[in-house]
Amino acid sequence: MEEDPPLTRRKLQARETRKRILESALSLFREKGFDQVSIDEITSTAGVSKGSFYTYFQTKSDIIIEEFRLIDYFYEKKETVILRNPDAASRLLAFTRYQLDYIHKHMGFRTLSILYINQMSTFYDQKILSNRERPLVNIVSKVIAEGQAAGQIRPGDPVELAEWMNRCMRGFFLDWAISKGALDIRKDGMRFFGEFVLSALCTKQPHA
Amino acid sequence: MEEDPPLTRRKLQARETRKRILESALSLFREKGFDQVSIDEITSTAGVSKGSFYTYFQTKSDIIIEEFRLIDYFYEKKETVILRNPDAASRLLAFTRYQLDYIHKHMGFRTLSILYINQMSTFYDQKILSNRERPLVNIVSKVIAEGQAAGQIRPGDPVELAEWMNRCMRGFFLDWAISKGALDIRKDGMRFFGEFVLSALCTKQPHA
DNA sequence: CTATTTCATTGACCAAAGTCATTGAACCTG
DNA sequence: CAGGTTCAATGACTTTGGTCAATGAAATAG
Repeated sequence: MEEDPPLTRRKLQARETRKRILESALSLFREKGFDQVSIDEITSTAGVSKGSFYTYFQTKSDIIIEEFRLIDYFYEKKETVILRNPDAASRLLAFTRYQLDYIHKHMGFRTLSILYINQMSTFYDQKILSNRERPLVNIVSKVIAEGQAAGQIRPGDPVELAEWMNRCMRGFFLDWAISKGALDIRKDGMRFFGEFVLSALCTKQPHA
Repeated sequence: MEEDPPLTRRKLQARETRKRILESALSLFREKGFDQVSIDEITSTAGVSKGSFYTYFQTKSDIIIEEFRLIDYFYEKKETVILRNPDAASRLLAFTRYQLDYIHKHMGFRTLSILYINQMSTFYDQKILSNRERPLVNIVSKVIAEGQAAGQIRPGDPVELAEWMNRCMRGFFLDWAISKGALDIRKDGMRFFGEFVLSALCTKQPHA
């Protein structure tokens, strides 16, 4: 996975510079909010020039992307707990609850907005969302595949079904971001998933 | 609906100014693309000052919002054709096909991106999307309600179900925007809707 | 050890979004 | 119609994101 790094003094210095920019930025964002922090402020706090910022990041919101990647570790960590549930439906419900809790606790709608805006604007993709390699897709498609074997989930390519499910949730997150957090991410999110999305996946309707 | 307008000469002049800005902007966007047009260019083409732009619009993308509203007329116009279909499922499929065709033909993913970005950024809402008064919701919830009466659609508040359905499609549009149009909006969109979203609405599973 | 190349770093510079005090014509009021 | 008020319109100004030619220390070659 990791390339062997010929760590010259220069490379070490570069890594350090990048780290200082990242940490100054995150600290300032937490303190004053994304929009209230300019790139000049970030770089002067970090003690580097403005040009250096652009050596390591394409744009201010790339910093947010960096943070966002952490959610994937969280998913991986939760996999075993999720699999402790007896059937596919309750596993997917558990997965979604963890997801909503994490986003509620560690991100907020403003961060999510920045993420989506970044992904729609940037052309040098960084395909963060909708990347089939993510745990988000792996875990869900695994649960779906097992559920199909047990006759609990409708037939179809598990990876495609996982993407469709996640896509629906992205629709919810988008609505949440547009509503400026007026939706209750956990309550409304669980209701949308449990009452609606899940029934597109299960062979037996919970309703009816 | 309409307030009686005391059309003084001043108001007429103001309306004219606004219209000139709008038309210059749209014409320039079509010619060169949204990102390639500056506000200075818009106002100098319109023959007004920069300050005037901000009298009538909050930001450049507000112009796009203005255009976007037209889709609601389109929906209204298509209502009767949609209702000619025999059952709820085929009505919703027809609705979605019209929607995808319209967006394919008249908008494109770049415009949609601008719309979503605008809606996530602006705070003086303009709740364009997820507004329960839109034909988008009216037509769909009407079809759903009738479908429920005929036993074709699962029980539940028709307006809520309509919002959930539209939310899923917004998830698709978001994915489409993020993929920079790599998804085939009509083929992939119909497949996602017909194979997945619709089965969350129907009492009888098309699959299984 | 010297010459040459690489590349992280710099900050002046540019472009464009967005602000706001000022202006004066149009509007109201008595 | 005179005096006062409103408000559309202005454009100079500020802010900020983003660029890029120049620099020089570190790496490498000879």
